[in-house]
Amino acid sequence: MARPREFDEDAVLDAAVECFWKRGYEATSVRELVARTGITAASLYNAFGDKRSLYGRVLDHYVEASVANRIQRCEALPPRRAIEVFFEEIVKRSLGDRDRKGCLLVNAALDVAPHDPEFRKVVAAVLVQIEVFFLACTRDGQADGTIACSLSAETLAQHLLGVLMGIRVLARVRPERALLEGILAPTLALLRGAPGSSGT
Amino acid sequence: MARPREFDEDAVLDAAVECFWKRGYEATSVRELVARTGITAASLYNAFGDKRSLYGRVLDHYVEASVANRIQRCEALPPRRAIEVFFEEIVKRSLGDRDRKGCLLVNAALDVAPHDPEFRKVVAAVLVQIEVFFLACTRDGQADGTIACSLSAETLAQHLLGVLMGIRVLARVRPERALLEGILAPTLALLRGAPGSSGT
DNA sequence: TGCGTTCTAGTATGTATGTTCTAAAATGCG
DNA sequence: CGCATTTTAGAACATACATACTAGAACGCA
Repeated sequence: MARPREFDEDAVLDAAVECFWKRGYEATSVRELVARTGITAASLYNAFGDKRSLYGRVLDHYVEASVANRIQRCEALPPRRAIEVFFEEIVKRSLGDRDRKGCLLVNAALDVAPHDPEFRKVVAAVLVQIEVFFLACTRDGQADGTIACSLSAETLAQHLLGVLMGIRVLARVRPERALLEGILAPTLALLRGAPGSSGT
Repeated sequence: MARPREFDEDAVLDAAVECFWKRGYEATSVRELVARTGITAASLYNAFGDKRSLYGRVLDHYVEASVANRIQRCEALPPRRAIEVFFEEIVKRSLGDRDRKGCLLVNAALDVAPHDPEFRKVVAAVLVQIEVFFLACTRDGQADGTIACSLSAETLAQHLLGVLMGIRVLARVRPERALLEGILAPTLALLRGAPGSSGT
């Protein structure tokens, strides 16, 4: 019973993701968002509220499209393979990232999470979600013998989360294959289990 | 032969470090810098140039006071102990970081390095410096038998750098002791060497 | 066909931004 | 004691910012 939207909400969010992803929250202006999304400021404010709440929508949109998606795809694999494929994708994506945007979630962790309790909760929850995914992998892997039992599944999952963050940060400054794979190698070796070390 | 400065350059830099450290580059305004440093805008521009070049000085100042300092202190220790103490300090500092500022260098890696080639070089160089410190530790540790030889000293050093980044990022969103120590535990176990795994 | 509603377009609004200017104050050297 | 030089103080600058407003256009339903 009213005039219909002339824009596709998802397409606008995609464009907004691109802006915030590339520049970060503060450095992205509403004018740039308007230019990049192709809709007017009025439409943008009408549909998404102010800049901050648009960023919230953008973050959700990104997480759904990138993080949740990857987890879902990896969950289908056998546990240790899931972890390996997960990190292979991360390394590949990081090395192919010509404009060094990194991961919007990791960027948000330093950009917006420390100053904004609401966003901090969102980011923390997604990080927990990733940790839980890793935990499922390490637990299942230890159960079926493909992952070493020398450390608890919980500890391994936390370690994997930390290494993931490390790779994504370093890749934005030193996107060198040798470095990223070097970070990862000891972790993978540890999962595999050192020969003859079935824990005390 | 001219009017002397009324401010202490180092004190001003300390105050400026605090500003950029807390808010990041874009979110820190020159007015805030003026307020926090106590000198006028004219003095600030006269002494340090524009905002960007002040940030450069701030970064150097921080690196010298924090990073280089810590490396120097740890270099005096036996190699494996040096790594342990290094990370103990990082974890302790991260957990005591009430306003979640994290590490200015790591912040700069995501905040400023991806968009500014000059700053990228600076940040990358410091990261290399840290990696070199780790490398010296792993090499010496492998030589004196306190660090496992199942992986190369180079790979271990890269891994340590990655884990360091991971801890500093996660601490800003989830500053939980269990998490940070969980990230670290597998790495330390790996250095120590699994019992009976002296490589193939 | 007209009414109510929600959209778009573009401009206006006030504030905050980074930076520079004007003028006065403070030193060392002649 | 001035002259040259540099620092200060604070207002002034233009621009960029996030956001709100004013019109009018496009639809569904009566």
